[in-house]
Amino acid sequence: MLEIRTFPSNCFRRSSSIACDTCGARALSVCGSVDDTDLGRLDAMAEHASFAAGSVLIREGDPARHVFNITSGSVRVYKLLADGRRQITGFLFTGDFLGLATGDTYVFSAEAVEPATACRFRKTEYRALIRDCPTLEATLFDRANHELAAAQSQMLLLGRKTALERIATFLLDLPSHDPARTIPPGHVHLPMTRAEIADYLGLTIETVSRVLTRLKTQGVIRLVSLSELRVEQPEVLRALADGVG
Amino acid sequence: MLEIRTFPSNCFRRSSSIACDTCGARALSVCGSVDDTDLGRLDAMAEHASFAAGSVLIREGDPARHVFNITSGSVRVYKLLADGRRQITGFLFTGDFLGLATGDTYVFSAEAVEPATACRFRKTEYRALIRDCPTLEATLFDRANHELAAAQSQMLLLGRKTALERIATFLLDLPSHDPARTIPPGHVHLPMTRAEIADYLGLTIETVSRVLTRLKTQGVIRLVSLSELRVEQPEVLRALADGVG
DNA sequence: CGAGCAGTTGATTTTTATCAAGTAGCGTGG
DNA sequence: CCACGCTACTTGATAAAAATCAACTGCTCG
Repeated sequence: MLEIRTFPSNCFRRSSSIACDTCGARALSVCGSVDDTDLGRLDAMAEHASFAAGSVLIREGDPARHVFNITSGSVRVYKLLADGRRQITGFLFTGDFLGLATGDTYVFSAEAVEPATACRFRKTEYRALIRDCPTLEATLFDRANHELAAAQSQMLLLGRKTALERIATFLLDLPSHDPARTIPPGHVHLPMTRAEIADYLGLTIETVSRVLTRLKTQGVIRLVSLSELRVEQPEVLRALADGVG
Repeated sequence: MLEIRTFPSNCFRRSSSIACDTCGARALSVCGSVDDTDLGRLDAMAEHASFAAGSVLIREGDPARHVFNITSGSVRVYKLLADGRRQITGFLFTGDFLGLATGDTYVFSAEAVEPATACRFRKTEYRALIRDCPTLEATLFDRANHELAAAQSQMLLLGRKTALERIATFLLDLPSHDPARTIPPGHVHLPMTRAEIADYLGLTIETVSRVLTRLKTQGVIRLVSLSELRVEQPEVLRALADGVG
């Protein structure tokens, strides 16, 4: 049983999905044009797992035996220092792959932000399929390069932007992670806590809170609830994000 | 004429190279086991260019028409903010590829740090070859994932490490970028200026200078010259880098 | 109803940036 | 060969940004 979800052609997160015969959940969600037969083969060798909010998919330092494909929910990827300082390096959503990096052990951790489901493959099997299926490899390669570009932008943010510029950038980037584009423009949903935002932007929760308050006071944004906000002056926010403020 | 350079098997930068018939310079330098025939085909469609120190290979915002392969020297990749703040996202060396990210325009700039040579391909031709040569694509994909892991480590550094921890990490990581491993252990060569180190680590030149002085005073390192230093206490430096200091 | 957690706000400290003088190395030209 | 000037680097004083410490608010869920 095949389900193809179609998004606007300019949308990177366009994906083909197939539903799992055993559990019923969507089993695979791959960006780009991947052959249905290949998707099926990949799906056949996958384990399908559900993760409660906060549960661990990958622990840094563990033997890297599996590759994951997120089929629903969202996942945070992060690294820790010995004393507990955390840097969240990214959030993953439906369709994203996890654990592709080569090496014996994982070099990052990953946890479900909200309840999530994922397919899990043995790395050896995954490698065999990758070799047989050039389309899939091309798609994944393409995506890795996208992620690399995103990582560079994040390095610019972490290394050179002020707290205000970081928050502004974050608020503008967030909606683009919404896979279904269901949220009306100008409306931003914050599925993560202040602590997660802080650990993603290299700030403290207090600074995040203060900057949001400042933006609210200046009328640039309006806080509908703790996790919902509306951008009232997008052009001002854009200027702030680019350091032109 | 084929030249294979062999490095220890645990070395990621192991590469196959072929020399250019016309200019004599090494034309292609690719990590991993890539078929010689494929290398030859790739080389045949390349332009071979030399770059003086400081000259621009890629300017952010320009149409992304080419892919580069560095064949000698070193290159800095960076992003700028409107007011001139710069974040260097990485240094590239012999064998590294540049400009693989999809999209109409380059999303970063690249300049030669020291005199460098590179092969340049039209993206369209490059894409065609990539499709024909699975080994090359696998190699590039593998490397992209390595870079992604490196980018995550750099995000941890930029977002959560102190100035001292950043410098310590930098000094420990630098030798691994030496493709030929010619430098004796404990000896670190700094081919870049303090300004470049600062822009790579998200600091100012003054802070870089002060931290180096501090490490020198404490006897952890010894400055042989401005661009040469010796690590006297590697285990102390490692502890500092990991935030265990 | 109240405990507990997430978030906000305020006071203070710390870190690093900024501003401002130097000093050292190095290539050029007298 | 040495003086000059340039640039990179270092060092010091001060300022700014964000972290830390601390108190308080408000919400959610037993």
